[in-house]
Amino acid sequence: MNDLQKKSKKHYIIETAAELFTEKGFKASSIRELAQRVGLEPSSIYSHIHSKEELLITICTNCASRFTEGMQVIMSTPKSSLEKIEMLIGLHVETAFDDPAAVAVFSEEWRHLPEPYLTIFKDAKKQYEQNFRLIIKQGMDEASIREMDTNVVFNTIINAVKWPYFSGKKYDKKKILETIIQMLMHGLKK
Amino acid sequence: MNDLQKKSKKHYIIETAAELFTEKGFKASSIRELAQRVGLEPSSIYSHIHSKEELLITICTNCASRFTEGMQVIMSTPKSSLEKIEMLIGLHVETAFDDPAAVAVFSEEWRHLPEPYLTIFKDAKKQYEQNFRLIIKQGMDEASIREMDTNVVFNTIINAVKWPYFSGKKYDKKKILETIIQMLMHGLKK
DNA sequence: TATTTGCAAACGAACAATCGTACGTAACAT
DNA sequence: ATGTTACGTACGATTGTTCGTTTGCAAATA
Repeated sequence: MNDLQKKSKKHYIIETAAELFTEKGFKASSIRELAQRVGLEPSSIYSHIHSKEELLITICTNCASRFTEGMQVIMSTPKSSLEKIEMLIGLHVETAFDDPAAVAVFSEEWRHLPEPYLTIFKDAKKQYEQNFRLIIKQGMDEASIREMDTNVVFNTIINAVKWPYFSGKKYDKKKILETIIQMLMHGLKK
Repeated sequence: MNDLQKKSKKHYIIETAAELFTEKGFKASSIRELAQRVGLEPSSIYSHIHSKEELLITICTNCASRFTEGMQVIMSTPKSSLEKIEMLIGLHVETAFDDPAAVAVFSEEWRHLPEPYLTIFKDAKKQYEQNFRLIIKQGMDEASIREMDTNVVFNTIINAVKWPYFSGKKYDKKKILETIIQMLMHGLKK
């Protein structure tokens, strides 16, 4: 088995783990069931990974990087706050569509991360949220965004944008993105 | 110990369980830790409950009833679809504020319900969602709601309204409710 | 080409820890 | 005195993981 195949087998285990963790949650997912899904005996899994927690760390860290990097790009782009928020919504929707299982685990299971990864994760999350709120605040200062409680606006957006990962990808990404943006920008009322 | 106190002790155990399940998740919460939090030995818990799963069933069922009943009231009220949606948003925000731990468990841990409760829960959930979507659809037919994909609108609202339970109750319920409604009705754009 | 070497991958078995929970008994309240 | 509440102990099941060994395949040697 050459390097490429070796790499892709570990990757396959991680992918399968993400799906399993999504279905049952991290704590309710056993190495034995993971092994069964990838077609190995439980002990053989450990020829590829060091621990069950390593799987969670890998999944969460990869996903976190994606969001953090996306935020950096968006922050340093010379656009209006409103356009930046649209880009952020796009970042969330696209990430959720590309790898729904990973985003689901990242969103729901991060609390099971072992230290020091848990602390690192929480710090990154806090940083991300602060950046997000800053953009919202700037939009209000520019008077392009209605004056509302920043925190409520932030939480509403971040959760409104959170669902595509558990609704199956039976929908069209572009259409969903457009609708969510329309919804959040102009609201329900005609 | 009289009937009232007896009842309130079981209730206290359930409340504590809801908090514990919220913090760690159902699977990662042990009876031993629950016992410690309520000031009992592990085995003593079983003088009040039949099983760990019973706690989850109780929490989820109570919460589900509250939403189902709220939906019934709102559906049979002679108001516009837009007003009904505002009432639904109110139902979610108020429930989340009144008992954040229970709502958190209800929202995140229901998949660990044992059968037949799991099936019953999923059916009730589906029914609730269908009713919600119907109200949205009616609003579009009445032309008071912008024509958009019903499912996207539904998911956006239901998740936008889901967060107050994990943000601590450090905020003013009324103010949050008003802001969320403003946000969802009129959007970000000024 | 034929044979040996070496290493990663897979395995079966078992261990220690933790889990939910049952059981028999003691303390307590009415 | 009777029934409820609390307890200590322990059992059986499941968990993540380790260990020593075997298998399979590729590179090196003959």
